[in-house]
Amino acid sequence: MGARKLTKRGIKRRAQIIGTAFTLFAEQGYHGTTVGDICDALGVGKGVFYWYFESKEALFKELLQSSLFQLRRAQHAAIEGIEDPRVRIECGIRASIDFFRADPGLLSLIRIAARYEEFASFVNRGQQIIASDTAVHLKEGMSRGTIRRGDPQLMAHGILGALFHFVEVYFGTESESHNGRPQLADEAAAFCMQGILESAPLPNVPPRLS
Amino acid sequence: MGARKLTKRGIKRRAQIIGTAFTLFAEQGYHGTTVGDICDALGVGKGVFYWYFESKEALFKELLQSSLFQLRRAQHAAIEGIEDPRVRIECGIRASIDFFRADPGLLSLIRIAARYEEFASFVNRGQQIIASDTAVHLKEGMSRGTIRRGDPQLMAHGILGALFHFVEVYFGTESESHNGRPQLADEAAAFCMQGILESAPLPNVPPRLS
Amino acid sequence: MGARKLTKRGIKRRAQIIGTAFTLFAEQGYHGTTVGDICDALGVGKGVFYWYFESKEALFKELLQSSLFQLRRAQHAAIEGIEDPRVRIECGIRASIDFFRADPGLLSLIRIAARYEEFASFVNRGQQIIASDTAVHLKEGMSRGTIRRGDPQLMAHGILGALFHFVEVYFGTESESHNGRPQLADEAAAFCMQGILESAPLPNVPPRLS
Amino acid sequence: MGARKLTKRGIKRRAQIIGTAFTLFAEQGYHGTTVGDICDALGVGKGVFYWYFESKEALFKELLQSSLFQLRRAQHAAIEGIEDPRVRIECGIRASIDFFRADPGLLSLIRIAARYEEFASFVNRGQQIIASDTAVHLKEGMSRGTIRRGDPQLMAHGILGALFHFVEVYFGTESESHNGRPQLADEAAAFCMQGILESAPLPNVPPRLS
DNA sequence: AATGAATGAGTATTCATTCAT
DNA sequence: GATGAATGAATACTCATTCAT
Repeated sequence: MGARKLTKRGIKRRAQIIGTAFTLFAEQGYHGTTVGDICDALGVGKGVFYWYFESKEALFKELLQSSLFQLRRAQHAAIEGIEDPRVRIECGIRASIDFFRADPGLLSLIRIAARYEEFASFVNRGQQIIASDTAVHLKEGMSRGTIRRGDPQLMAHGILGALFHFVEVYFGTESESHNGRPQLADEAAAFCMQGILESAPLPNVPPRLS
Repeated sequence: MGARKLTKRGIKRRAQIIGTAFTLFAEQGYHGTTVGDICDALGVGKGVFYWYFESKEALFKELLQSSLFQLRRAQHAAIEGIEDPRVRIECGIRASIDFFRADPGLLSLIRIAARYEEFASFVNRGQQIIASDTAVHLKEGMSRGTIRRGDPQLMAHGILGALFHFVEVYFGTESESHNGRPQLADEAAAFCMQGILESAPLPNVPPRLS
Repeated sequence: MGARKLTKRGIKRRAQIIGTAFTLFAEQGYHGTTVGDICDALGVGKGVFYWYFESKEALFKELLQSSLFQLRRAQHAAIEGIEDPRVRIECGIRASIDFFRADPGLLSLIRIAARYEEFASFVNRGQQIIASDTAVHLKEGMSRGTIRRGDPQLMAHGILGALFHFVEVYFGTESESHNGRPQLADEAAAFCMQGILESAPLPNVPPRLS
Repeated sequence: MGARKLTKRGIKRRAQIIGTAFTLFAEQGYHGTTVGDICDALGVGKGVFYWYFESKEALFKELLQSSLFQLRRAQHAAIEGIEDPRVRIECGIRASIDFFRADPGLLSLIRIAARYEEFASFVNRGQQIIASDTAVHLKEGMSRGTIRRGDPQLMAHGILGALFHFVEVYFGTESESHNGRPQLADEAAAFCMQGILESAPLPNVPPRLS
């Protein structure tokens, strides 16, 4: 089934399924969307689904992978040709926020994926990759002395975590208006950038007793 | 069912169920853990479960609520009597990390809860509360001029997001060793604190074309 | 368990259970009322119920039997000393309607009993007895020539059926007001009495072809 | 699920399920018949049931509705073209008795439906409709002076009640022989018809003291 | 390619009844 | 007499997947 040869019509069908499934998953979640729902929405029999996809899980993974890939591509496009690693990172952050603002369904998908044990490791892997992308810039900044020294992967995860959380809280279904926070990108950038830049020392923290 | 009178034996049983359920939920997820699993693990009939809890969902919510409550309590305890709001925040961060390091099951539970539509709003509410706690200190720091001006709630969510993500990536079930990152607290604190402190300006970012 | 000796307190308890159960059964039906409901309503443990009654079914049968017995007693009382069998029958009809009007719970109980396979034969037996009571008067009327000749038991069932149906339709929970049909007794009596009295011939009915 | 397209095979299956369910419900009652029973009797998996019916309750309602509809149709067919309203009524009565004699399962079904709160209102509505059918003829007879004046709906319920009770007592599962009462129709007709015809006055009834 | 039909394991919940204390 | 705890069989319904046509 992996390498079925599809006719033109078949290619169209496959794309239809992907499109419908994307919408339904984003709206109703993974377990909330049944294979039957997808087929009903398309007005086709259930057999069709299994003609094009091995399983519901496989379809979802494909969707997820392509979403993460698109995100990564948007980030790459945004930083192309920029010299200063700090600026590269900030542009990546802003591009990510724009990405999710443009299609909140993509966020939904990732969030939903993270919700289920079956996909958690998948999402994790994706996040590691994106973090590694960022870590490269961090390392460069560190060696230039413009970014505070530290574990680059860890710092990258800090950025990622803050970023996703911002987006989730302010673009998620729970929140009132998806467009209401145009300055979100500025605030997120400021928060994350300060977190990694070379900077003044913190006040002393009393030692914990544990 | 609201206010059953429990004997000593009953109280013990209830606690047993809570303990067993906690472990199983943390290991196998919510849907992955059946009421039957819990009862089997205790060697009791299924009716017992429903003697003490209204439903599986009710039990899970109780577990979740108490976990969030414990987290908040740990944070409060850690910052009691500290004068400088910046220090209060940092101590809160460190206390949170210690909290999850001490019992990774608690993180599991919260993560799992966030995974399901049924509990998402519950977790969201909890996060808003914790963010609001932090926002208080941020506001104070802003008025003292030691913390950069900005939307306190938003900044608080930045901290929360980074924090949870750190913990998730480094203490989560996916990761190799739960104790392997003792310096995580330092790095997390550094990242988050810099993100909010008053500081030098960023380099100019070229305007996006969109 | 059949012949437990009860203390005064025990007798009171037993009566309490009967009273509460009567109300609950009448309101919520047989399967709709659990042993737990009854005990909760009394604020006692479930063990109590089984101290006084062998089973839920046994209690219900006891309730039912006593209701049917009361109905029969009311009928007997109403016709005592009346000479004309036609008048005896009519008085019985009126007394029955008054009986159910006075405590619609009794009707509920009988209706509910008839609803369940477990009690249907029980109710049937009760109805046969009541029908037989009536049949005696019918026979007497027939031999006096004041009541139309026919199968007395069958005619008695006609009366019974019409009577119960009237009461059910007009006093049942579905109906608007329990007191709204004071003339129901007159109409029911008229209908049933005419059905049995000696009378003019019917018009010819064309023979069915079947 | 509303409007599944069924193939020939599907139509056959659906009919099989209806037939089997009808028999089982009539024999074992509603709660006494499980979805599993029905599927087992057909040798199919449980999913099949839910492919054709939304729920057990929905199937039962369908069965019930169609039974009541058939009864009404039989009554209409029996009285078509008859001039005298009295004769129309009597023919309706005889047709009803024949109807239930022919398939006692239909009576079972209605009785069973009346047994459960879920369906009681359904059955009640059906009875009101049938009573209204009859009331039309009664009114006509009253205006012609051939039927005694009175509340037509109430009189119609009298007929209905007597009729159902006759049938129940003599065709019900409890009774010995279903064919043993061929003259039942005559007696029932006589009883009901006399109950409504214009006729001689009743003897005086002594006033009740209450 | 496509369809409708079939599968059947899987699960939360209820409740009459029993029992140890 | 009374209590709270425990039992466990029983049941409707879901849904990913397979299959005959």
